[in-house]
Amino acid sequence: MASSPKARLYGGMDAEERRAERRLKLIDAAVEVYGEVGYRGATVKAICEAAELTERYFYESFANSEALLIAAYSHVVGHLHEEMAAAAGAAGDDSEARLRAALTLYFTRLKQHPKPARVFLLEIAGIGPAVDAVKHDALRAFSDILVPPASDPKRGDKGSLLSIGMVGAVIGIALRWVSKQYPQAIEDVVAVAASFCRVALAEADKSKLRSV
Amino acid sequence: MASSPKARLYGGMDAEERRAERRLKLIDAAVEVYGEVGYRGATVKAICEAAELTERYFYESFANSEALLIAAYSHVVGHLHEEMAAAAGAAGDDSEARLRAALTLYFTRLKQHPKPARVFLLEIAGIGPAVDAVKHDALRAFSDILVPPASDPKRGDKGSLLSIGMVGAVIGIALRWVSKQYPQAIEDVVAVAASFCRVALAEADKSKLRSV
DNA sequence: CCGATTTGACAACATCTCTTGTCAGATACC
DNA sequence: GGTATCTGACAAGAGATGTTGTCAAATCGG
Repeated sequence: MASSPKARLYGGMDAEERRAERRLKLIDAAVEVYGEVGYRGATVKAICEAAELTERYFYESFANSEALLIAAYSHVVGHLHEEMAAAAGAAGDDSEARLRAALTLYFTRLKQHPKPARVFLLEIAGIGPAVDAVKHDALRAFSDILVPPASDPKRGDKGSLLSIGMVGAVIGIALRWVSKQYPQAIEDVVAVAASFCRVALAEADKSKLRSV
Repeated sequence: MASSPKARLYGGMDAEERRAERRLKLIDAAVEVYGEVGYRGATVKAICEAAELTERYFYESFANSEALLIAAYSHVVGHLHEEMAAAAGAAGDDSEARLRAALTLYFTRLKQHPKPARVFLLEIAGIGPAVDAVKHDALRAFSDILVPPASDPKRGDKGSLLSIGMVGAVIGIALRWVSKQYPQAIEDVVAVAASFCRVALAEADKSKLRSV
């Protein structure tokens, strides 16, 4: 008894592999279509055509349009956050240097991929509770990369507002920069964004000092 | 020939007055319904029922759903901004005092009216170009109230990013505060928001100094 | 009090989308 | 090569919504 492939091979692929490939094609197509007509304007049919698949395979992988949106968002943003964390890690131990590295990578990617940027910055709001929850988690991850959370448990209420404000500022800047088609140089955008992050950073340092 | 009332009176009202009243009732109803099911979930029929009017009067005053959204948004936000500007004016000439006064009024109103708050903070994004334009103008007005723009024309690109970041921070904070049902005291929220506004304020002062 | 205007209820039409189902054709295993 | 499985194209049903139109009832002016 061989290990796993219980299913017939098609195109050299397991049934599971084919399923996964179709799923990925749908996600890529969704990002593309969202970027052109927006999430609201994206029909299942249009996404399937862009993916060169039929509706049947849509419902094979996703329960509904919202599920695909969540999958696409998680896919893109998850990857971005990994890169940001890596860039921050490579920048050493200095908070300021880590911050600038992560922000630079963030805005660089935003400029390289305008369509997903527009969608996942702008249109990800007000879809529904499930989407809001995913977005909420993503924002916290984003915040934790920019300014790693102090383990200080006391940093409860006001610290979280600081994180939220910081993320709001960065995303607001990003949103405008993207929709105005990148009028400023990346270094300038990073500098302005960093100046808002420093507000949260200063407070984090303060509470760290206090706890020593 | 009397001055104006060319039309028959109904309920003691001119035809124009009746029209205006219906329009206002629709706007109020829209805010209410949006607050319960969201803009996306709000049907024309539901809004008309809430307004105790029929669909005919909807199309009498608005070309489509989006037009009503824009009207409702402008109505609510315009009034809020007037109040904020008045509060800032009453607080004197000190930038910091004006800022705190405006922010305090802002968050106070947000707490008094949770439903419109949720809608117009969260759901106003990604509807369409027309809505985006209105939102854009509103955000600039908001920013100008918090930190009055220096007449310095040089404050072009980077200054606008600062304004955007500031507004993003404040709105991000507001959004979380509202959706978590106001966990922190208003003074605390104002303090955190103000700390972000100070970033933009400091930069504005800097450029003012430079230009003297 | 009568007639004209305004109103409110509701139906009807058109359109769109989601979702499931059918069926012929293509592909891989034996 | 035959057969079972997988695939792609497409249609059709169900359901919802926007939008316009009809018609009787209510209201006001003379």
